[in-house]
Amino acid sequence: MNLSNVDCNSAFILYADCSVIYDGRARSTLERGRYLIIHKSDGALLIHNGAANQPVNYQGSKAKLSVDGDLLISVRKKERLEICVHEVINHTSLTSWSMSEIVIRDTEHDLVKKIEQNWNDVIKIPVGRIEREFSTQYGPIDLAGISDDGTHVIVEVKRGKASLSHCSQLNRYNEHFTMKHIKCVCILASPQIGKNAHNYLRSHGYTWISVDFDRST
Amino acid sequence: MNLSNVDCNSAFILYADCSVIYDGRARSTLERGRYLIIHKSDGALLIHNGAANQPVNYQGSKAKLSVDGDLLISVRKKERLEICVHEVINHTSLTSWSMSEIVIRDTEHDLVKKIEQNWNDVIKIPVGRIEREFSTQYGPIDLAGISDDGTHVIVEVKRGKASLSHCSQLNRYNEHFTMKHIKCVCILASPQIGKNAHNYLRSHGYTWISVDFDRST
DNA sequence: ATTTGCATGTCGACT
DNA sequence: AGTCGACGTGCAAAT
Repeated sequence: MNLSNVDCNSAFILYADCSVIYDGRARSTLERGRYLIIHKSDGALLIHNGAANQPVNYQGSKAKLSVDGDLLISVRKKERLEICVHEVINHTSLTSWSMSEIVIRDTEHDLVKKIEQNWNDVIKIPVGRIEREFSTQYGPIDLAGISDDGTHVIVEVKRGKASLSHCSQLNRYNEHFTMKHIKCVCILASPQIGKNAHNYLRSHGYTWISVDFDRST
Repeated sequence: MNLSNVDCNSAFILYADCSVIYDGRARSTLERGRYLIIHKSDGALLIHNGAANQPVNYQGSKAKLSVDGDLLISVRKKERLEICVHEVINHTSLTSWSMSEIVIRDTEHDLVKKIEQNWNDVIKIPVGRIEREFSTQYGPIDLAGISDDGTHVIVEVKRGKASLSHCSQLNRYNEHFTMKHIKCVCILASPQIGKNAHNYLRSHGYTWISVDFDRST
């Protein structure tokens, strides 16, 4: 049982005694041992050790796989990954592998819609109209309420716990309005927020509003 | 061939016709099809479809796996994942699975050390002393050179291409010094930088310096 | 146990 | 191809 049975264009898994070297965005070596190698028909290549979620080595889709003696070589743009296979313990070809994706609910987008529809209850600042994905020089803002006097109430929404980097994002948006001499109220809305993040908001005069999904159904 | 052979405490892969539901940080369903199920002895569970790098569904380590009829159930804190297995196509137990991690070089940390050691050549602003992981209210700065007159030359280092969010990070650090009325020169050092990011830096009076690893060896 | 920021992040959407 | 932000991000290190 060796690599001559491997079809580089189709999907398979290989449980093998092997070692790996990688050169690309960084450089790495993986010492010899038993690892699970997964190859998908789109070129994606994953090398898993026996713990944790993440692969120890990998190549993204559109990588090209080839066999050279006891070497499996995967090349993608400027990235090169070489697996030296000492012994194949299991080699299974995966036929009719489904490409389906999960259908997901309770996303950030859902939360944005919920806030938009319950603006007065949640934000508590009446506005003339509400825009989603409000465009600025520094990227789109999730929600912007525009009152008749021109004041913009901008809301950045996070589906999980908000942290400092999300506050910075809000700050960037605020700069956009400061630059244009437009009055602007900044709000971060999320189910949770980190302590430092909350302090940052307060020190800048921004507001955090607690929001969450309806988890009943 | 059914789930009665499955050992919930050890590592195995299962290629199966199945469907998945998840409830936890969000909620999702995965329609029936053939997927690759990977279970590791630390409890990690991965469900891969036939494309791309990421699993369609997963549970992190320390999840507890159990079998109930044709259901594989993985529970972790407030997260629950159920796989309804219609048919097992392949079931392989993975013995002596290595836990080794990759040894990596050319990380951000390496780049920080290189800049520190070649400060005058790279940064070109002489300083009295250099501190790594310079602590501020808004997080630690990769490198801070402190000149005798008190001016701080702060350097945020990125190992890849710098983008807007990294500039915001630099801006946050700058606010720390502005607040304390300390003169401060802000530098972003990276092998590459995005166009918008570069514009942002310029408009704030910050500087980008191109740095890279020695890729000779 | 919680918080923070890095990552060979990956991935999708848009220019 | 490049840029940007979301993610059930995962993950380790610091607090």
